[in-house]
Amino acid sequence: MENKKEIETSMANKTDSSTAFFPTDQILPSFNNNSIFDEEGGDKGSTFGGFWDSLSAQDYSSIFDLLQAPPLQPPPPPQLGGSSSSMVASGVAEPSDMVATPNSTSVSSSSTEAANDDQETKTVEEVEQEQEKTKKQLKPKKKNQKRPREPRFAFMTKSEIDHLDDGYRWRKYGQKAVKNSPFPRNYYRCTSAACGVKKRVERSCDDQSIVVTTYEGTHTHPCPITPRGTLGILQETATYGGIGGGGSSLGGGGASSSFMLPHIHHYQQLYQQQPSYFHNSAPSNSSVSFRGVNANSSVQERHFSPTTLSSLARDDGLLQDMLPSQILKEPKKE
DNA sequence: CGTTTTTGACCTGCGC
DNA sequence: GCGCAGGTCAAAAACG
Repeated sequence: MENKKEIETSMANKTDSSTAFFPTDQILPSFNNNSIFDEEGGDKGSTFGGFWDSLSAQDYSSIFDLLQAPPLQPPPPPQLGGSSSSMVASGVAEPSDMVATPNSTSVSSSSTEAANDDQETKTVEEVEQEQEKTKKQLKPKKKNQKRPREPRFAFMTKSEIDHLDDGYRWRKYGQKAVKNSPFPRNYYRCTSAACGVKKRVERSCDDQSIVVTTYEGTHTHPCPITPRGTLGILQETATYGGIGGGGSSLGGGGASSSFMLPHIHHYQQLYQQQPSYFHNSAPSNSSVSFRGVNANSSVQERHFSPTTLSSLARDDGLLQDMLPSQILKEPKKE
């Protein structure tokens, strides 16, 4: 057991990391057929079997649903700190892409009822509210275990650091050993009183350099902290969240064991506002890609090449915040 | 002293 | 119905 701590400690000292966003859920029906998230085959032995298993239970919608989320209820906005060196996103996480490719980054948006159908959402909410009432009546002490499914958003991060600093303050409330992984799964909850956002962090047993972070729910408050040396990012966050102020100091808490994830909503904004930025050039070495379904159920897939990202960053400046400098300077080849 | 982390126990859902 | 695994709670410890 001490090995884990040793690993984590040693990892915390490393700086090489890349963030991979990947679909926590099966975004497209067609993906069910051959995506890594296909748990229907019963192959629970996959690297993220349990992880995807839990996620696959969600209603699958695309990242674009999250893109349309209200300003004050954005998807969890990961922020890129300083230490990551490479990043690739592949919207549709395929095992080979995510795990085998060192620099793969996948974004996985799994918005659930809340982001899907309004009618269904209402129904579900009503039912769940009643369920909650019932449970409260039956078990006033142990709360409602079966909570309404919150929108989930998962990130695969190739990082040596477990706890990724996304700008929000999290309090760890649990840790569990993962069945098929030597690495435990950590459970975090947003420290904001009225915010019920949760976050799970686990490390891939297949590739211990990959950290899977799953956000559940949406923050109901602006980013409360000022990430270390990331004022610019914070401003972006504030812009997205509809707030203008910075925030109180994060203090040094956790500075040694966390780094900033890239702003996922930067991708979202880019995709929404600057679709032309996204080219279909998807180099094998390092790329960022999204895949999802828009309102018309048409497949949306975009790949980001380092070159594209670099130029984008120069043009827009957004990616400078969320992309590691190394990526912008030179595409990492491995 | 307030906040966060740790950790064992407990609860629930699901598969067999 | 039983057992397993995931998820959460909450008291104690650690930390700043």
